[in-house]
Amino acid sequence: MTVGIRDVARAAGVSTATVSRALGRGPVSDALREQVEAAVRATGYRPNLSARRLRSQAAQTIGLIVADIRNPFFTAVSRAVEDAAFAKGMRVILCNTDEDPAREAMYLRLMEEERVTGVIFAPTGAAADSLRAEPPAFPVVLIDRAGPPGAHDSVVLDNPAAGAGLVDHLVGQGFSRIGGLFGSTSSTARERRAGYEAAMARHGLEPSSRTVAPNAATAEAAAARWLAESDRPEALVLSNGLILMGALRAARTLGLRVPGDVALAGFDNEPWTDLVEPGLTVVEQPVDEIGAQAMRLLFERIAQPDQPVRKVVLSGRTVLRGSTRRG
Amino acid sequence: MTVGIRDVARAAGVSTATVSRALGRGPVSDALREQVEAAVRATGYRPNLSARRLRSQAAQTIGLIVADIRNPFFTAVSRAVEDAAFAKGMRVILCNTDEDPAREAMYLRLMEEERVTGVIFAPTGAAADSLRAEPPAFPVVLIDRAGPPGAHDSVVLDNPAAGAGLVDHLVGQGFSRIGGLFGSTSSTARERRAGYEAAMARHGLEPSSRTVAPNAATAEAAAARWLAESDRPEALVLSNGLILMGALRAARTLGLRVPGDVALAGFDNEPWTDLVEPGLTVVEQPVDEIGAQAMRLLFERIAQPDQPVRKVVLSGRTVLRGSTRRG
DNA sequence: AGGTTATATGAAAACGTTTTCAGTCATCGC
DNA sequence: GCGATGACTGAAAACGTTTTCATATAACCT
Repeated sequence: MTVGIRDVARAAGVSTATVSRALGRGPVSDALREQVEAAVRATGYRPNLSARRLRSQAAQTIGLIVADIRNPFFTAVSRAVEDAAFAKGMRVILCNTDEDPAREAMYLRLMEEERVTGVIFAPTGAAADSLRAEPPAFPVVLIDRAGPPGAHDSVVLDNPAAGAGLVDHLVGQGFSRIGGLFGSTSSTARERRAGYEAAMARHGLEPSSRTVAPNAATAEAAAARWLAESDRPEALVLSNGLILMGALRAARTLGLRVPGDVALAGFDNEPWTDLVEPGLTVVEQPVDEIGAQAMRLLFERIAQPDQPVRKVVLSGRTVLRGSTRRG
Repeated sequence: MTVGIRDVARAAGVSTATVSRALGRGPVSDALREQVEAAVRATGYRPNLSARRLRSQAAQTIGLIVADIRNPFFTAVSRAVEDAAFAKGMRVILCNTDEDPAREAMYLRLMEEERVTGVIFAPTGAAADSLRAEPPAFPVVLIDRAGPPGAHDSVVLDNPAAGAGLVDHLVGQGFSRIGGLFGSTSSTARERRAGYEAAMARHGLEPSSRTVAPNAATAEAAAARWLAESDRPEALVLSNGLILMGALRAARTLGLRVPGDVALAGFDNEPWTDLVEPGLTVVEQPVDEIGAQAMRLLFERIAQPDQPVRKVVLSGRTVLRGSTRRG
């Protein structure tokens, strides 16, 4: 029914081995190569990638495991990863974990069954630990969240510095009662919080931080509760784009002016953050470079499996806008 | 090196056939099934999906081909598709075409080589035509853009009605010089434009529409040019979320008030559209249902390959906000 | 010329499963 | 008590490639 390499070989009057070599890179005379190519066109042959992968033991596939593709940060990184992968002739399997350790474990098992070439992974804290305890059969590059050091290559933002930078900026603007609302599941949020708290201490200020599930809905609820308290903070540091959006929405709902009643500073320079009044101060992450560097680390790890673990730390760029302007 | 089904069979003291049956659904006695499961645990066996796919001739994979995952509409649809696919034990291969016919053709060929179970595809006009001319080996469900009727199952928005609805609303608000800025590559944009023009004609108004490459940057440039003209329109209909964003940005840059100087109405109820002053009037697409319906059509097509072609038309929901309020 | 090396090709093995096919054993109906 | 039926199980074939291995031919070197 379906045309296979034997049919092409018969049509070209050669062996299947020659067809295989002509299609890949193998020593084949120009004459035969042309015969084969003509036969391929004539028969409409399409190689069967499953068979190819099975025999050659090279899946040419990388797994990309993120929390939720709808988070614009992951959307952008995914696009960069996919471009790099397809450019190298590789497929990408994208998986959404919703920050659920059970789903993370399931997808990691799936990646083993696919015999993937490698995996790029933004793990929860739980997954990072178990990944360290029992390293999988394939190379892993962690993105966004590094977890405990030393186990896997990773590319992350300099989160403590970014968190501290936002505090410094706010303090410079004259704010002192600065709260922090951070995601509860990732090491990234923990690091940003650490940077926040260190900077507050450095300025002799009292840190006041809370954690929340990293999605816009619960963040909005938490922020609304906080901002309705009598001693609400003058400014809020928000640990990612979703939480920032939730906080802004809470402020709007409560009728609080930004930055008059409460200043906001967050992460992820999404396209809408400069369209919303008065513009949101954010730390921009180099999303394309995060994806590209992750692919680079992955391929270098594949080429040299025993080289020491590497951690690429990228700096964020603080984009100052109206939401943190004093007065 | 790597543990295969033969190792499991040896450890369990049974044949590979029995292991295969115990792991899948086959007639195996409870005693042997338990032996096999114990052996799987003991050996750490992971089935090789390439081998499984090759032998069983079932890839359990669907292709999802969209213009750009960074377009929030496609992001949301992708997530819905992936959830549905993984729930059915299928993998998803995501491809970004950037509206480039050459890349579309390349990815379609890739899908054939993967022997995918089916494909969900948002094609450009060019691809829709060639798809109709030479139908591929796998079932295809078109989303967002149906192309010429009759060739493939599809699930689309009622674009003419949505485009007309925005015009009706604007006219109801007292606007009459209403321009339209539409994407240049998709049938969707053409349909929305047709709805716009029909509605304008119905109201006895002069339509004035332009087309632009569907991305925020070029849309902003085109809108800025248009809004700088002396006889600029009082209101603008924008054919998708990216173009809407570009238009808003152009208005801001030119110092035009919305809706005072120019009213804006567009598509895609993205989270930021109600955060930006004065809130943007948009047609919300049922993104989750589009993804779910596409998967449903695909599976029903697989089950019954010869059933007549079906087209699911979903209604948009017009969300009225300040950007179209008169006065 | 004669042997050595390089190059191109084909036959067949191999990749790791699922599935066919044939068989074993127990149960059942009469 | 005996053929028929049914439920499990194992041996081996099959899926469609790539890769080894062996061979033939051509090219090269002394």
